[in-house]
Amino acid sequence: MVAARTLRERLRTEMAHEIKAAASRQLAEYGAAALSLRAVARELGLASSAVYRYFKSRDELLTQLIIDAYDSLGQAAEDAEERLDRQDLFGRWSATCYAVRGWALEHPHEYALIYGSPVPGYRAPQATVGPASRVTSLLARIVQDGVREGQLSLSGQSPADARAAAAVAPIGQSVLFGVPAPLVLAGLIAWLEIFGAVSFELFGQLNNVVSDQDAFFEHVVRAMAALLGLEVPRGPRSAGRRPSRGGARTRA
Amino acid sequence: MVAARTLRERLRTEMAHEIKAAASRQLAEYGAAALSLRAVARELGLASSAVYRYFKSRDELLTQLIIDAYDSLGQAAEDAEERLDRQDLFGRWSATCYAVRGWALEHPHEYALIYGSPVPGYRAPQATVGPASRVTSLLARIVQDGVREGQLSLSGQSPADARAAAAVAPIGQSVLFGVPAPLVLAGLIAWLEIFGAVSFELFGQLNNVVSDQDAFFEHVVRAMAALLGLEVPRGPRSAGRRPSRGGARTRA
DNA sequence: TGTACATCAGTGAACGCGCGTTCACTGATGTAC
DNA sequence: TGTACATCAGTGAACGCGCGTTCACTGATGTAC
Repeated sequence: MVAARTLRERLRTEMAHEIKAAASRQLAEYGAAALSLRAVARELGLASSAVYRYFKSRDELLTQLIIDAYDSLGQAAEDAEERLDRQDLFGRWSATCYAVRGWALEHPHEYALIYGSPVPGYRAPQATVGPASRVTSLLARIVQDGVREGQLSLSGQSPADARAAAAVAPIGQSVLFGVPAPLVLAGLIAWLEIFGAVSFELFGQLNNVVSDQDAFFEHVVRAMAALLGLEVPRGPRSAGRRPSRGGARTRA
Repeated sequence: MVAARTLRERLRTEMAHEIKAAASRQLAEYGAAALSLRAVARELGLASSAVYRYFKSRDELLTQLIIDAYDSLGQAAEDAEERLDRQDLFGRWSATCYAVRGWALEHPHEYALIYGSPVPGYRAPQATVGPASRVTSLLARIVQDGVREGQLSLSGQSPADARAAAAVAPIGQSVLFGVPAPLVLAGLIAWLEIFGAVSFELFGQLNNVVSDQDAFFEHVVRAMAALLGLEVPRGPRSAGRRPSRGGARTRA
């Protein structure tokens, strides 16, 4: 009877997954604002009302998709970062950045869902904040490790003035705890830069500006690593690049 | 008869303006995806069909709003930048950045319309590219002026490797013509950083991260000015700050 | 193992809604003589 | 200045559409004895 009960429950879980998968496909094709319960049901050959057995409302489905997107991105970044030697801070930093961009290029609408303009009429519930911070935490840990092991040189960085240091206290006291204020500020700047670069590339703002997005992004990653005080290797390629399936190939 | 004809035409122009104004108000309240011709007509006490005397379709109205938004932002930035001494590159840079952020905070949905995730199902026509480049051109001119007058010091910047330099050729050969490659790259990084910071602030990504957005943004502006090689004044305040109506007041 | 009952996934019709767009019309404004 | 005609802004009804959500229902799956 345990097995029997699990059968029904397993079917239920599977169906919920299929609904989310179909919704995700719709998201990829038409964007978040156009996500429709009826269209999802149609794609699965269900009555539109059937979806309500699994999700209380369209908003709840959206919330699930947002959580899944954060988790998918977080997982991709963690997988890429994990493979590198803990001592190789530059490699870890680069791998994470490339993983973020790679994931974003593969899942543009999901990226837009979580890092683009907010979906009108939708308010993200508390449940999204955990998954939302996975990438941020990952990047933060690299900086923390660098500080703890004395690898991060702050030379050349002026001490932050008091106002700026105070302004970033929330993050400085959570995931960047123990990191000196100037480095917290540098970390934030680097973080904004990476996501700014990915967003602008994805949203088309770099058309007619940058012709080789791969090369430009690599430059940005290296420049930000330098800004953080990481030791940046000379050569154009390094361990940790091209984490998984990549976009355009670059010359050997 | 010229006067008479102009009367009808003047009314027509006025009405078109009123429609755009109403649409803009809707945009500000509900976002671009929810913009509805019928709602606009309703607000003006018109039959929904009347709007078609002025705009061929919803998309055409959207296009106009996008152009207007770019122009409004461009105008705000130009007005702020214009007031400063041509020699004061840091002041001009800062004023432009603050103007962008100030405008974005005042017009969040219009900012999202032009710098957020693309509106699903809408393709921006050619007519938008001119207005779209006003701010970019403004920032580019500051860099060009700095180069021409020898004010921009590149000291401490490593020469860009060839791939990265080639990657940014499109912008390097247009609005940044005559600027050395390393500075072109630095300019792009600074540009991405500023818009990344504004976007993340607006889209709520800095909640629980930064507590004093004004102070943090000021830091970002100064850091990017330094990255560009601009001479950054010591004091926390400087000419060119708080260009017009600002957000939160800061301590005197 | 067999029967009686409870659970619950999925149905299909219906609700009320707002949307973009078209079209034949009316009446006021503008033009030509 | 006055009349006959042309232009065109705005009307209101209608088109066909898709949406989110509710509800009473059916039948298959699971449970207890």
